[in-house]
Parts: sequence; C-alpha cells; structure tokens
Amino acid sequence: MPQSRPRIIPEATVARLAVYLRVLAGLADGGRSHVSSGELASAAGVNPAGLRKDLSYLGPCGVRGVGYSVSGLRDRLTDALGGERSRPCVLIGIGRLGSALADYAGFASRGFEFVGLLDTDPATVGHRVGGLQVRPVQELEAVVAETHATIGVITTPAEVAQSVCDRLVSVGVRSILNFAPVALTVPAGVDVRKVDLSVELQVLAFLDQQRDGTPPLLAPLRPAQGVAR
Amino acid sequence: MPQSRPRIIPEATVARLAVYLRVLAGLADGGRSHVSSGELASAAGVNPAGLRKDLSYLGPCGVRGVGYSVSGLRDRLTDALGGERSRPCVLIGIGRLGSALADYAGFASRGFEFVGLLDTDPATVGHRVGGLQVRPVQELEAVVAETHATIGVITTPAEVAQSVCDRLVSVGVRSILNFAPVALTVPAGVDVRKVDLSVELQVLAFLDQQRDGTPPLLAPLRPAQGVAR
DNA sequence: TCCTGTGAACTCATTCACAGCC
DNA sequence: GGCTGTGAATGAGTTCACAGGA
Repeated sequence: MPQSRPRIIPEATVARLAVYLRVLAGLADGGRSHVSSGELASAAGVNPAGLRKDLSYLGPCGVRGVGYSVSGLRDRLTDALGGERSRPCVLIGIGRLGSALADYAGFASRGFEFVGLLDTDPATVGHRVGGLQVRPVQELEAVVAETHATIGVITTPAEVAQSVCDRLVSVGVRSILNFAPVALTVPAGVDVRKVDLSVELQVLAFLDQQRDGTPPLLAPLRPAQGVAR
Repeated sequence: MPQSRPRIIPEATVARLAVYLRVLAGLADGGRSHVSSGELASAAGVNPAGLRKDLSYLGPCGVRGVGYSVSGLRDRLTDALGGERSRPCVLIGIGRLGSALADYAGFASRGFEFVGLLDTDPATVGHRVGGLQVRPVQELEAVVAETHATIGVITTPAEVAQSVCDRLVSVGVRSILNFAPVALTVPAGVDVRKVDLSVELQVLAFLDQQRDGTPPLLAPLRPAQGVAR
C-alpha cells in the first residue's frame, strides 16, 4: 500500500497541519476546489513558504503552477493526522472548565469523543454534561477499561492532578492533556501536553507592558500571529 | 533607581518566568526560604541550566553555592512581569468556555480582573457570571472606554471573532487572547496570542498514533514536558 | 564543595531564493 | 507566467560545560 513516504514530521508542523485541515474544511464548505499556498497560508496565519515546507513532509501534494486540490489535500492531511477514526477520551475534573470542554463542539468534529467524565464532588457526580453522566473518580480505572480510552484530559485542581495522572498511566493511558497548573511527572513513553491559561495572559500582559511601560527595553517580539502589516 | 539591567527577554522565557513564579508561591506557602535551580527546575518541569539562563536575563538573582531566596526571587519575578498592578480585561463570548474563564480563580490571583463580559445572546445578557453582569456586545466600545481595559479575551464562535477583534483594536485594545479557531488579522503594534484546544488534542492523537500505529516512522518528539525518566 | 552565571555548541524551526514542472 | 517543492541560509532556543564566587 502506497502510504506516503515515511518522513519525520516535526511536532510544530503537526500542530499546523491540524490548522490547515480546519481551513480546508471551510473552503470545501464554500465550494472551492483549489487553493494556492499563499491563500491557504494567509487564512492559517502562517508564511506561505513555511506552509509548503510543512506539506512537503507528506510528499508532493500539489500541482506546480496551479495549487492544491482542496479535497485531495484534505484527505492527505486527515490521513496523516490519523484518519477519521474516533478517539475515546476521558475527562477528569468536571468544574467550569471541564464542563466547557465536555461539550465543546470543536472536539467532536475532529473525531474526539468523551466517553467518560469523572469528578470527586458528590454534587457533580450523577449530573449529565454534554450527554454523558458524571461518574465518581473512584471508577476511573473501570471507566478506562470499559471504554478503551487512550487519551486523558485533566482539569482538576493542581493538588490532585499528579495522582490522577498516575492513575491514568497505570491503566495504560499514554496521552494526557493537562490544564492543571503543575508540571506532571510521567514515565518515558507517555506524552503530556500542558495548556496553561494564566500563563498565556501573563505573557500578553508582559508584552503590553514592554510596549509602553519601559520604552527603552523591548523584547524581541514575534511578528504577531496574524498578518501584522 | 537600580532597575534590573535592560536586557532583552525572549518570549519563551517570559512564559516560563510566570511558571516559576507560581512554583515559588507554593514554596513560600510551605515556609521554604531557599531553593536551588535544580529543585525549582524540577518543580517547573524544565532543565536546570535553562532555568538559570532564564533568570540570568533579570541579572544575577541567586547566591553561588547556596541557591535563590524564595521571597527575593519572587519579588524579582513579580517585578519583571509587570508588578502587582491589576490588569482589567474584557471577555467577549460568554458560552461555556467564556463562563469558565470568567470565574477562573487562577486569573484573579495573577492580577487579571475581568471588568466586562459581553455576549450577543439575549438569553445570556443580564445574567451574572463570576460576580459580573453580562452586557450586550453592542456596548463593547462603551465598556472598554469606561473600564480602561487593555486586554481582550475572545471566546466567540469563529465567524464573529474577527469583527470583535477589529472593534477591540479600534478602541485601543492592543493585547488579545484568542480562543476562536481562526487566525486574526491585526495591525502592527497589536499582539494576539492564540489558544487552540482542539489542535492540542490533535497533536496528542498524532503522537499516540506514531507510537504504536506505524512503528517504523517516528516523529522527533520533545522529551515530554514532565520528568520523563 | 556547592551551586550560580554564562559563553559556546548544538539542535530545532523559520525564512529565503530558486530550480522544476504545469 | 505562475506556483510548488526544497536545499541553503538564517535565526531562535536549548543544552552543555565550565568558570567564578560563597
């Protein structure tokens, strides 16, 4: 089977491929059949040459002088990112943030399905969130076993995040998305990605201050994520 | 006034400084008076040498052979990140995610205060979220003027994010945190940071697949954010 | 001896510039 | 002519290794 050539794909590129895929979905809805790297790059907020380099990791997927086929590229990207198979996830910590994630439409459309919601609070357990009933965190191991979840999302308070993480790892979960503001320690072979919302704000505030607070000292800002021109 | 030497601080470093600050707060609560770079680095999930390099941008702040004073370093970091002044933020889009952010305790403790919540939905307008009444998005300009907000947080659907962004910029907001899955276009001088939750999951799923799906082809993974050993 | 501070080496990522094909 | 694919150049960020002070 002619699986695209087994090149190595940098993680930064993988993140952008997911973005391109979303932009392509929009273009397809709009009835477009072709795009140039320039147009796609501008919609994704990246440099055109960088976009072409990203795509080149999948092998040639465009037509010189013409551009890319929207549907063709879409298939190629979907495939590279793991196909359309559904990915069962468990979510631990059903507070405000957890509830928000539990029925965030953006996940389902990308093939991520929450198959288990867990919390310690008796007032939360039993409630339905995003079409699923919240179960007591004691059942974590059982839920993972039942559902064969491979991804764990942690939205608990910082104090318990490590212990939840350990329990996930002990039942075979090797991909964890952590929203708790702590660094998790995991064995080799387990991937943790961390999203730290207050750090994002803090960086923004710093840049803000740099601009007009202390004019002489200016950090080497990235040229703004959008088209800053 | 001996303001720390005006060196240039890379953005990646700024993000980590915020993390160190949080770890230090924990140590201070625990009554610790000193830390070594090794201990601090392990709690923050980074390399010790990197941590020292990060801190070196603020000028010498430790004692050789001893380590860092917890309170001293804390003050230094607080100062570098813009002091303790409160930062007024407006939040547009009070859906699940918006509501979660609106009363996320982690923000207030870092000096971020939401002073305006806005939404289009008549069913949402008027409700109180996190101690604040939601106002109609038509009043965006008025709210920013009243409150002198300098940071805007966008949690609207993708379709309206750009127009909300434009309106924020037009009334002088120059720091924007964007949760909507689109690349925002802004004039030079405005900073946008993007948080894309489904991309995080997608990258995680990719790594997962790489591990056991296609053994021969392995991406050059970063050595996991925690202490992967 | 211990641990910080930092130049130097290295790895990773982005950007440029142009060759190649339609 | 136009746009893709990609080596080469540049730049940013991380790690190493050691000098230097308590």
